[in-house]
Amino acid sequence: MDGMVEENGTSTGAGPADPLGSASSSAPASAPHVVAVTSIVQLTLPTQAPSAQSVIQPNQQSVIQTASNIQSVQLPKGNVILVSKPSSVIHTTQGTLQTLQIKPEPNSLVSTQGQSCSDDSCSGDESPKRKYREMLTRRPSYRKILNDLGGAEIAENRMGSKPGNENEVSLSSSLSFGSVIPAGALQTESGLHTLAVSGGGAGGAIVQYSTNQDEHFYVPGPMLEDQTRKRELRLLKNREAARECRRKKKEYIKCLENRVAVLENQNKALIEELKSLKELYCQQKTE
DNA sequence: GAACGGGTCCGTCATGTGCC
DNA sequence: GGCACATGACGGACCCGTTC
Repeated sequence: MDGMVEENGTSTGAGPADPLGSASSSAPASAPHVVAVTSIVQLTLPTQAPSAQSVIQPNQQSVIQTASNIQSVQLPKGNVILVSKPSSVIHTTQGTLQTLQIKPEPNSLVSTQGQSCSDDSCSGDESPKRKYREMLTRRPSYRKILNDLGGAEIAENRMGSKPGNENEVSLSSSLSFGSVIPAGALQTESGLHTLAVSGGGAGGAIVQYSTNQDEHFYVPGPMLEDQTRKRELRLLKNREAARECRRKKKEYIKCLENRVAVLENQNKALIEELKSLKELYCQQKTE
């Protein structure tokens, strides 16, 4: 944060920005307006647009958390997982047993989360809901706030973190084309079905499966495989982005609440000061 | 104990935003 | 313009307290 932060009392640390753009944060750099007894912050933003948002968080350090506990799980290319039948069990390296259900639906791109919509193709609804959504206005991005917070650090941390915590991969719902599975050994019985693990990118590997002639399993071609892999990767990234976004939002709201408390205190102090000055003035006037 | 409502969390989708 | 990222909206799952 390259803004200048002043405070009478405690230091602010790298406080986030004020989303309300209110009072002290939006004050011009030359406005020496801060006089109070409580923890009041004057923030001078260097070259921000009028709409720039910032949050001041006195008495509290801004915490930037990274997804450091997320571990990348990779399966080497060419691994083969043998499955005897649907609802087989995956025994991961962590020793957790997870149910594997094979959904023999050709061309389906069902995710492991068990959503009813299996593909992007179902996204084209012209429902009132969609119109309603289109009517809604979006609030400004947090991006600028992040920059003030030290977004570069976050970005670096994000780059450093590895996606794909295998414990977060839900294998209990269903597993089909494009599913990302964690590394681990799959215990089999007779091995009627073959699950070929390809790719092995971040977060796991893409599962294909074939079977004997009597079954209806579908072996995707390279294009479909690529599509599903891209989709899984996109979903994985978006999942983590959503998680991070929610965390930031929570912190943001906490900042707002702190800001409200500070401003209320400031208001109270100013009222008291005004009151005493009035009394003093009346006293001198009567003399 | 069942039903219900409210709150929270999570994954996904759609889309805005910024960067190259 | 295309891409990656950020984020609002939505729906589902789960938990918890309350009421009957």
